[in-house]
Amino acid sequence: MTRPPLALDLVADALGAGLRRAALDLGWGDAAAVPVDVERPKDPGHGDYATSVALRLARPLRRPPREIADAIRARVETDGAVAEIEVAGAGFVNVRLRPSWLAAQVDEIVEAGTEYGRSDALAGRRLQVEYVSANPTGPLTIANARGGPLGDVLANVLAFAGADVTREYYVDELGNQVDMLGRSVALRYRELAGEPVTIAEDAYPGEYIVEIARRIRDADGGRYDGAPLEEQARAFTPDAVAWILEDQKRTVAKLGITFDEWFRDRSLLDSGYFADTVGELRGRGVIEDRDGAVWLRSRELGEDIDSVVIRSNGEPTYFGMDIAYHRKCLIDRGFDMKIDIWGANTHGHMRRMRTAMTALGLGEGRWEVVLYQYVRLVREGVLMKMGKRLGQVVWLEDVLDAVGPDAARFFLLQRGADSTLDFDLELAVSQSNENPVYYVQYAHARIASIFRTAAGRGLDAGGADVALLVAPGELELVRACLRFPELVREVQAHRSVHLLTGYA
RNA sequence: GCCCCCGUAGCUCAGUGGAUAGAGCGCAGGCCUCCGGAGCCUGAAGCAGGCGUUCGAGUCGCCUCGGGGGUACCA
Repeated sequence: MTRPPLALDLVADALGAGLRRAALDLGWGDAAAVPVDVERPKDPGHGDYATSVALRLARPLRRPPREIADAIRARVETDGAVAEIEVAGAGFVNVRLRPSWLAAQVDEIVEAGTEYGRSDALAGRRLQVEYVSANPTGPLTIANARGGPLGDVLANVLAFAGADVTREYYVDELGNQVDMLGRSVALRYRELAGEPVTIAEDAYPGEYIVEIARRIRDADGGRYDGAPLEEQARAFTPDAVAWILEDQKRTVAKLGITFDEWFRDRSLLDSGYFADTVGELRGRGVIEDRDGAVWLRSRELGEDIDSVVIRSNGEPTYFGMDIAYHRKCLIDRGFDMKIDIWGANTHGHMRRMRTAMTALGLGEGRWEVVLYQYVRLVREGVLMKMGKRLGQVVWLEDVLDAVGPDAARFFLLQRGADSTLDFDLELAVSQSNENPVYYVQYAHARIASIFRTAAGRGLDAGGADVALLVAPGELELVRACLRFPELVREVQAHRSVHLLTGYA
């Protein structure tokens, strides 16, 4: 299917051609090589699109910007989409689209349907978006929910540009946190046997731990009674992790998210890939053995301190595993690029990872992180402090049951990843104009109603005479539609998925 | 101490170095027997502060102030 070019590109092409002709006629030489960046002026009085290229060229050409702008304007062909060109202000070249061309776009948009905005800009590219990736130590919380819609929608948008996208969840089932999960379950297992236990301060406190312990107990009939805690913990961990993963899968599904791959970090260890990666780093001369541990010589690579890759007890660190995991994705699994959606608390880890990736020659262009700031919950107008330590945990599933997946996704996508997001529970369920979700849903309902009414009168989009669309309001609506593919491109370029909710 | 994010209208937030900084809500005033009054129009109101870079700064750099988060042989 051939897709009609974007208005933005038509304008850029027309202006670029004008610039090249001017450069040729007037002997500007290299000036023709500069890209003509086109933007939508803030003030609609300045036309549909504008370029400031003349202002930029003023210095190298040593001519007044308006003279340059005039020279370009005189050489731009005004046909098709471009109706008129004017030079304004300090030397802006403003472009107005032809109303009849605008009206004709309605046919293109109707023809494209839900494919409108799709492109093949990223065709042939294999991308992985990794998101959520919460530890399998408990159900998902509102805190680790934000990466869900961010990653899922980014994946959607990249796929919309033709990329082959894999949605991935990294399951970190090794290390101290999961060990603690096993011990926490073991303690509850003992408690259910009627043993007097004191729940360790750093144990996981949630009710789900008790439930897991009960299930295990029901299944094994108390076979591990009397065994040492560490043995119980080891025995219970796989079941506990499996139970939690199922819970997490169910919860993300409620959020409308399915992953292509749940990658278990254990596989990196079992296959020897982790050891292989450390060998690779060693071969590149960035590894040092010290105090019985294996270190990445981060300091020589620009960091403040070195970082441990293998602890002195022989176990890999999370950092070390993540290096191996990223190498696995980019070298062995064949992804052209890996995009990680990570929470703000990982920024230290991200820095160390960047150093490690650079050492492996997997830096710029191969790996990228979208770091998102925290989610805070607002309940009855009051900000809640959250944290497992505080015992103030808000489970994502409870929020989803309360507000529904659409509102949850929309709310989590309303802010740029860089901004802290305050999630107002009452607002999300309120049926008022103050609730953006409700407002958008209402607009959708009204539009659907228009189509129902039209159908009732025997009308559909086929055979419409778009030449009748001449009123300013009608053309404004077409312009708003033309904005969509531009927005999609912008989101693809800057990973700024929150712009979509604003547009809606 | 060092590092990261943020500070824009009364509120919640947009704003790829460009022209007179936008949206929604709220507020004030007006309108509306045709698609859902959960509507439409108009209006008041703002870049935390300072110094730089630039033809041009909300945007880039430095400093100050304020808020949030990091800174383990945790993950």
